[in-house]
Amino acid sequence: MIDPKFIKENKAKVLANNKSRGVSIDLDKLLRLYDQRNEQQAEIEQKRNTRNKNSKTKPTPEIIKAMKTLGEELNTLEMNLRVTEDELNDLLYQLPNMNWVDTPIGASDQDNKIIKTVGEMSEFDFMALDHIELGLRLDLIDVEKGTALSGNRFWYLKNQLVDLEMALINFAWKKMRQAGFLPMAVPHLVREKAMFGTGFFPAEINEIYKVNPGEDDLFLIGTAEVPLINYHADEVLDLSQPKKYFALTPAYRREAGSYGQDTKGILRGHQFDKIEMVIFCEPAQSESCHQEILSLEESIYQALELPYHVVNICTGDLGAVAAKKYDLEAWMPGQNKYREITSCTNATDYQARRLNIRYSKDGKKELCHTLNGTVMALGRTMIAIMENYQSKDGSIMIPKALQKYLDFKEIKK
RNA sequence: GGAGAGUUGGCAGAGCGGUCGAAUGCGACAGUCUUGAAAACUGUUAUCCCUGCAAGGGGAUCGGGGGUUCGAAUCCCUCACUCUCCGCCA
Repeated sequence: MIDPKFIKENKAKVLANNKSRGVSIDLDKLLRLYDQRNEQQAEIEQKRNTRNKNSKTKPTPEIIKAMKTLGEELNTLEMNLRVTEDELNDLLYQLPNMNWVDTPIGASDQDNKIIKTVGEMSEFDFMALDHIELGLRLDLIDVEKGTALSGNRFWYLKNQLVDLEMALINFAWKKMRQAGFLPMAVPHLVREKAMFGTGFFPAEINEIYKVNPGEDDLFLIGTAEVPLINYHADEVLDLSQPKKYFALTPAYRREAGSYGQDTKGILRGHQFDKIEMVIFCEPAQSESCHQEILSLEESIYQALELPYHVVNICTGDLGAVAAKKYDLEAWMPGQNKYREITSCTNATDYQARRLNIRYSKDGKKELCHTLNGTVMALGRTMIAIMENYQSKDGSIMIPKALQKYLDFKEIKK
């Protein structure tokens, strides 16, 4: 959420910002509602003052009569105020975050900027297979059974691929502990409030599973970011050191807008395991924290010796929450493409304002900045390993960094 | 799933329709005393919003929301959470 006061003082900036993100929100209407809200508020407070003054002791019958009328007026005014506030909040919730200074301006993912490339695209002197074929031949993935059980975009992972997932988790876990992040195990079902607070609602409401509508009204998390960021909701933090957490959870996603995309294999599913990290910090530190997250992600994929590049995501592709976002995309020979494997976001104070997460400095309380990043998307990392580490005989080598977590060095028939 | 009891300031805990943003105790902070400290004494001690250069003024907040009333921490409804008992359960 953006501070309405900021919008009032920087209307042109906000307008340009919205345009860069392909969002059109009626700012004049928003500001009109904001002024109207403040006027209505002032009128109500004035009338309440009168009432409070007359209610200190038992009033005379005449005053009671006058106060009764005043009370009715107040009721009407309060109702009007509520309507104004609802309309105002509706618009405020839709407003995306302000761009960071070096966020590339652009309309779609075509305009994302590749800022770094590490490693060489794997080349094979044989016909390289994709993870689906490899998974089938080595009995590692069963999509058909998953589909039969739960519908499309569900699958079973089997055998050494599951061992590999565990190894990846152990490997990443150790990295995160060494980097000073605190491990958390978190709820996977959350209230609507948590989804709004982290900015997933209203923008991505169609992407989220709702559980027992009308009864429990809980939502399945699409990322551990939601419970991790909400952990400090309504708190005043001591941020002399940034607070850093990570958690392993499944990510549940409806993939409502992606019919027909990536329908084969395990590239895009309704459920995948992911390790996620978040940082709470002072505003002055969020840029360096963002770099820290990015270099952690890079160090992980460098240790796995997977070729990747780093992308600075452009305004049109950012989503509502991010001021700036980097993606890591790994080279996937089977797809003949670089595909997203991690993503890290500087949300500045956008989530902190919605969730009222503050820190105190020199006796003053200010909104903090929040950041989040993928430590490891397990499914896609496994695809990258399968496709990059395949051999001519159809087996898959295990990256050196993972070998100490496994009792095999290759997956073969 | 069934029955009951709660939720008040940093903490403990009064208040049960008007002068209550809230007694009292503890804690914290400042001062007096002391070579220093402790003790004792004195004073200060919630948050948010609006307005103002400031001093100040106004409003809201006693778990959240709604209602009754001229007036709500206090009465009613509702939601959330906590606790006790019974049942079920990895």
